[in-house]
Amino acid sequence: MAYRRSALMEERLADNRDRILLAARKLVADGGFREAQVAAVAAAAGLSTGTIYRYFPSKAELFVEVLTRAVEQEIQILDEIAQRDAPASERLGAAVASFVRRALAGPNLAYAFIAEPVDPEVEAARILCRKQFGDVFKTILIAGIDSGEFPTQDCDAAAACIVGAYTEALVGPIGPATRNTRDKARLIESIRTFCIRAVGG
Amino acid sequence: MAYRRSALMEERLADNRDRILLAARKLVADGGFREAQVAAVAAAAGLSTGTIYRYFPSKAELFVEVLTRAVEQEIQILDEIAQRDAPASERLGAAVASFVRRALAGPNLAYAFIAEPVDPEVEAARILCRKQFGDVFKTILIAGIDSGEFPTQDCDAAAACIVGAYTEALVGPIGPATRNTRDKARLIESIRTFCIRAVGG
DNA sequence: AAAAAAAGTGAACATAAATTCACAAAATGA
DNA sequence: TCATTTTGTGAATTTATGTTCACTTTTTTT
Repeated sequence: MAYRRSALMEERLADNRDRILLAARKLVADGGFREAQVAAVAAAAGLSTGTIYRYFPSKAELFVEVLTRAVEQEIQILDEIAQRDAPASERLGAAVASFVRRALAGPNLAYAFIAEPVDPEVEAARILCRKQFGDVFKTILIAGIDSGEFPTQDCDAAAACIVGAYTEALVGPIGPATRNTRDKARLIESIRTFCIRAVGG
Repeated sequence: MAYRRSALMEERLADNRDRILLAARKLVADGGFREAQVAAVAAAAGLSTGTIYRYFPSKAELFVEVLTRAVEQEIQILDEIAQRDAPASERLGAAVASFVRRALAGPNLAYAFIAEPVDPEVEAARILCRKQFGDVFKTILIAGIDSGEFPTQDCDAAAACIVGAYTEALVGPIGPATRNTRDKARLIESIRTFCIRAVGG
């Protein structure tokens, strides 16, 4: 008779898969991609290295999924902000501030995912992700130009600039030196102002 | 009697060192750090791999020098622009445009230097370089605020944002798809406008 | 020209990390 | 419980490169 997975088994497998993704994510958040070797992920997930390959065909595919999962979440939040019923400049500022706030909140992987380098497969995925972020801002920009709130401009370039601006401004602060709450708030405000002004809002 | 290098020999050694640096730079420009292995550098320089280690203690140190050399050149150009006798917003725009123009002319090198991943030693050097770029813009910003041309703002954050903005806006265009001259000119203009507006100029 | 020192060589070595695989353990169905 | 299938294991394998070193060639000095 054929082997049939029980519901319980099915669940445990899904659980393992999830644990692997979560462990990988945590490793990246803590030490960047550099320290997230397959063996380390396995150990963190409480599994053996071989087992990882029962769930993912390669390290690259595992990390592509780690990346896209995290970014999906982030994009969802930003999309919600972008669709609010408010002036474009307000939505733009809120979206930027929202991202930056989370990035500054502890050892978030936002930066590692957006800026840290990896092997070509993951790199390709990352470029797509950055584009996704850009698209959120592009949407807001187009709306703002339509409503006359912003001057006409190259929305693709401006969107990329916005993503780059807040990303780079986070590089320093995200590093070793942890800032206090007031400093963080000030930084968020500075970046927000920069981005809104930049598009003529 | 002790061995003394002749002037000719001295020159040849210096020449070799230079050839190694140039070969390494070219390899990075063509295929990124990924394809710039020590053996490849040696071959491109017309030397053996072992010889590389007579001139540089490690691959990392070689590439740190490749990086800093290229950046020094770039910084010099930007510094000259920053010190011109002109309105701050004009200097800011000129500096940004100057960088972007060159990056678009030699795409891969720019990408490799700006965005491509490397080992920690080189990464550390790159972060310092980005800071150097930021400092150029910070200088301009401070001058602009002093003269009342720009509103008061967080110059560190704004400088980082500027560097990030034009960098990110270059990542896409720098990729496989090469743009025509008109597109490039338009992109440069878009980025320039973005950055000037961003600081309230 | 011979001896001594330095520079050049590239195959061999070291290392690190991804991937595989023969086997063990666990789950399923009869 | 036994046979079958799936899942888990981790040591061994593979691969890719940085680095070394015993040896050769070149340069310098006497």
